[in-house]
Amino acid sequence: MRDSAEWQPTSYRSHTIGQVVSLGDSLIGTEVTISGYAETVRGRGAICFLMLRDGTGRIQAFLKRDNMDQAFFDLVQSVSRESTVQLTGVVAEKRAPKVKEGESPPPPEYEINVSSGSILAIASTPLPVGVTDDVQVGLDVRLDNRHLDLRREHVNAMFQLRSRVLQYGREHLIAEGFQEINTPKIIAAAAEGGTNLFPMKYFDTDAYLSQSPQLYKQLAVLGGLERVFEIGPAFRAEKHDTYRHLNEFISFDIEGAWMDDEDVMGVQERMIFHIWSEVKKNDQNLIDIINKYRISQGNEEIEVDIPSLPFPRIPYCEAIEIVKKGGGEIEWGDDIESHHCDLIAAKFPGFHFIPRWPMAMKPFYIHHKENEKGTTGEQLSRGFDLNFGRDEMTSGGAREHRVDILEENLRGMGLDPADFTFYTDGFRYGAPPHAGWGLGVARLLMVLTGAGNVREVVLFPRDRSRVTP
RNA sequence: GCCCCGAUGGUGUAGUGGCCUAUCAUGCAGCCCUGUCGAGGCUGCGACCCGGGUUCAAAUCCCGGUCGGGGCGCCA
Repeated sequence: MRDSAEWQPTSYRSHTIGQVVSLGDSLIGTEVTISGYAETVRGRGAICFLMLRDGTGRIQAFLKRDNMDQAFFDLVQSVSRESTVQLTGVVAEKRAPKVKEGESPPPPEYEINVSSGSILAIASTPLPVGVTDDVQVGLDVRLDNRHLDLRREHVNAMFQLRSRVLQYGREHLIAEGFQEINTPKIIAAAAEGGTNLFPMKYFDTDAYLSQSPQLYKQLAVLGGLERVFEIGPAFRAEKHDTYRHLNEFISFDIEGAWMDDEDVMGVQERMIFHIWSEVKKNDQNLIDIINKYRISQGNEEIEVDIPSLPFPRIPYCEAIEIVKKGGGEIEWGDDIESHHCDLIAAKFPGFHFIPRWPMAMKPFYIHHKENEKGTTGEQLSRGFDLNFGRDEMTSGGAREHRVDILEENLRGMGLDPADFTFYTDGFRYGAPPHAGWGLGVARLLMVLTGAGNVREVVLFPRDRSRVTP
C-alpha cells in the first residue's frame, strides 16, 4: 500500500485509510470520513463488519443497526463486494481477535465505528475476476478485466514498483547530468530498416509509428544537449508471440556526448545499481506483498539482490566460445539466441554485458574501429547488449559520428543515404563522438518482480492479438 | 510464417466412450448465528467453445473453424 502520510483531505474523505491505520492511537475518538472499496461485508443481523480498502490501506468498519439510519444500515449490509462506499465514524481500537493458546496477541489495530455514510457506486455481481479470492485466474481473463485485476494487491504492488523503478532511474540519470527529452513518435521514413513499422496516415502523407527514439536522441546530442534521456513508447510491427515481446513498449533511452560504449555501460550499471539499492531500501513492503502472493501460488520468493559493480563483460567472441563449450551449435557471425543465452547465463546468472558484436550484425549508426577484428578477422563493432539470464534487457553502443562512414554504412545495408538526410545532416557541421542505449522497462521489471510474462508488468499490453482494453 | 498443446458454471478445475440428471474450490443468491476477523453453519444457482462426422451411446473419438497457451522463426 502507498505511503499517504502527506496526502491532503479531499471532498470525499478527511483521511486516507492509510493515515487512519498508521496514526491509529492518536486518532482514537476522532470522527473521520473515509472512502473506499467494500472488500468484504460480513454479518446479516444487528451488526455488520465491512472491510474497506482504498489505495493506501484497508480498515474494518463496524456498523451497529442502532447507531445509524436504519435504511442506510440495510443498504450497507447488502452491498456487493467492490462497491464504493463512503463512511463517517469514530476511530476506535479494535477488539483483539481470539488467538489460539500459546500464540501472542497481534499488535493493536484500529477500526471505524460508523455513524453515517453513503454508497457511492454499486458493483455488479458476480465479479469477472475475484479481487481477494484464492482461485487462480488466467492471464487473458485478467487482461480483459485489467481494471479489476489491478485491485489485486500483488498486481497493484507491481505497478507501484514500476513507478519506483522509473523514479530511481530518473533520479540517477539526472544526478549524472542527463536531461529528459521527448522525441516524435510519428515519423516520416522507415528509419532504420530491419524491424517492421506500423504505417499510418499523417494527413495526406504516409507516416509510421516510431520504432525507437534512436536517431532523434542522437540529433539532440549533436545539437548540444550533451546528455539526454527519454522514457517513451516504441512500436514494432513484428508478429512475435512470446513472453518477452510486445508491439508497443516503453523504452528507457539515453544518449551522451563525448562518451563511448564503455562509458555508457558504466552509466547503465550504476543506474541499475541505484535502482536496486533504492528498491531494497524503500520498497521492501511491495516486494513482501508480491512474495505473499508468490508463496500462495507455490512459487519461490523473490529477493532484491543488489548486483555488484562492475557487471561482467563477455565480449561477443568470448560468448561464442562459451556457447560452443557448453555444447551449443553456433558459429562466429551468428546471432546469440535465447537457447544460447541459457548456456551463457549458466556461467553468468545475473546482469552481464556482451560488447563488441560483429559490425555486420549491427545497424548503420553503430561505431567501429578499423583495427578491432574478431577471431575470424571480421570487423567488430562498438555495439553491446545487456542481458539478465537468458533475456536481453538493453541494446546500445558507441555511435558513428563520421558522416562519410555513416553514409557508407547506409549503402552497405542497402539503404539510400538520400532518405536519411534529416539525420546525416546533423553530422555535417561538427559531431561529438557519442554513445547510448535503450532499455526495455518491462523487461527490467520482470527481473525485479519475477514476472514470467512481460504482460504482467504492462498496464494494458499490446500484442499481436490484443488491442483492447 | 512453422511446430506442439489446450478450450467444462462468473473464476480456477476433476473428468480419456456408458458409472455424468458432470467433481471440487471459489463466487453469486437467500436464510441462521456472530465483535466477526481466511468468520462459521445451512439451502439454492450456475458449465461441457462453434459447426459437421463416427457410434446403440460423445465432455471424452475424428474433421473444420474460432479463441487461447507453449516453443521456434522474425525482432535498431
